[in-house]
Amino acid sequence: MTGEDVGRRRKGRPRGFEPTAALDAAMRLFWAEGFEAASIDQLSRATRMPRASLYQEYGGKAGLFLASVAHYAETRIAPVAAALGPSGALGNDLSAFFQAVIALATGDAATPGCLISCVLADSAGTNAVFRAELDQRFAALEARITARLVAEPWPAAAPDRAALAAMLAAVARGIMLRARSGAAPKALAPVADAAVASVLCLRAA
Amino acid sequence: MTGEDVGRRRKGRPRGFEPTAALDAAMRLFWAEGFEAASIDQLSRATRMPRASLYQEYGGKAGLFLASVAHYAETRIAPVAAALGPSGALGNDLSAFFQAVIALATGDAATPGCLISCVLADSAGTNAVFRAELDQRFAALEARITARLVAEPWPAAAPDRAALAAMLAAVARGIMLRARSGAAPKALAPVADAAVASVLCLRAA
DNA sequence: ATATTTTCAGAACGATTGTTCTTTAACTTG
DNA sequence: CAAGTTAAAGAACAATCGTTCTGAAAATAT
Repeated sequence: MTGEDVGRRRKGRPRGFEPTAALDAAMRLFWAEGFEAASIDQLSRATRMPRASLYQEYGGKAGLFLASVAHYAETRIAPVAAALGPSGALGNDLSAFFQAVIALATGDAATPGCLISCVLADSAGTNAVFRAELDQRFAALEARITARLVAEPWPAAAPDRAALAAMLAAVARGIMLRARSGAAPKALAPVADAAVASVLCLRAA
Repeated sequence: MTGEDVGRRRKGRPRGFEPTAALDAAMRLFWAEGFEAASIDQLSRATRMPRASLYQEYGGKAGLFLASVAHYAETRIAPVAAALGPSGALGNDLSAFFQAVIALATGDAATPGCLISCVLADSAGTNAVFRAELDQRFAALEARITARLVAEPWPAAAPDRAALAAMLAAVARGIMLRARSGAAPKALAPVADAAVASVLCLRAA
């Protein structure tokens, strides 16, 4: 009942590409170019996957894109969300979170902004599957922020925790968008600081 | 020195399309589909412009897209920015602004979100012209919000006015993105309310 | 060894892409 | 009316799109 003999080699010809590296390369290409602009030819070249294998593994361009988004969420977004803690004071945790957001969105000049907020959002306009995926990814981050906020004491007059979390998520996405336009980390840090300050003000009120 | 005889008919065969209506149709198609996914065929059909006229007037797809973005800024974003006033208390003006943002992003189910934040942002990944356009449009809104904020008294400890404006712009864009994922106006209103409340808290501190 | 299985490399597919060109239609001007 | 001018309609363009298919290559199993 082990399912697969992971240590044992498969029977046929071994694949000439490394699956995780291939997915990361596809992710970066989609991130840079957008879903429509990234062609199968480019993807096949960047991932070093033969086209046949690409269709075998992911069923097509849309499947590879969704897999890239999942890979992005696991390897890029999860660490950012992890910065929320709780591992210290609320202000510190939120600052660390936004710092990670800015680093993600500006870290590589070839991939400015966010794959989800800047690329998936575009294709979500008419594609129902992509729209559902976008909705789920957005909701997941908001839930994570909410979880951090409810671990905190709030005055009775403060806005709903979920609303505050959604606002913070909106700021994070606005920062990602601003990075897509070429904004530097130093220009984005004050935006994050203002958001943190305003939330701390509400908690102290 | 009048430039053009506006009342007088042009010399050759009259155009069979209405330029402003055509631009609005192109804008809506780009808004719904994205830049890459909207084809010249679709655009020509939606605008009722013959392809030859489309190339004559706008030089190509990119030119039509940039013209659509300008038309969008004038007809859709300008009224939203106008809601900022100043025409009343800060909280009222900001609420009116966000209400207009939500209405714009959710008003037509065929065009969820924002042409600039959800569509132009995608193509800005690799196209330098589009990226510069995005940067300029973002900066313009932030300047407009800053202008509203500086007309207000603030405590000395409050964040920089420009930073606050950029944060509010980020929230607005985050709301647009959330609308792209299918969020209803009722789900977005609390996000706006939280942003307004947090800024008012800072001013009262 | 042969058989079997899996992948690779690339040709091939029809469809569609953005763009240009050609011909015809519909006007104003002289 | 004829001449001149502008736009419409759509054919034509090479290029590229996403996808499928074919035959050879490289491994294990018997």
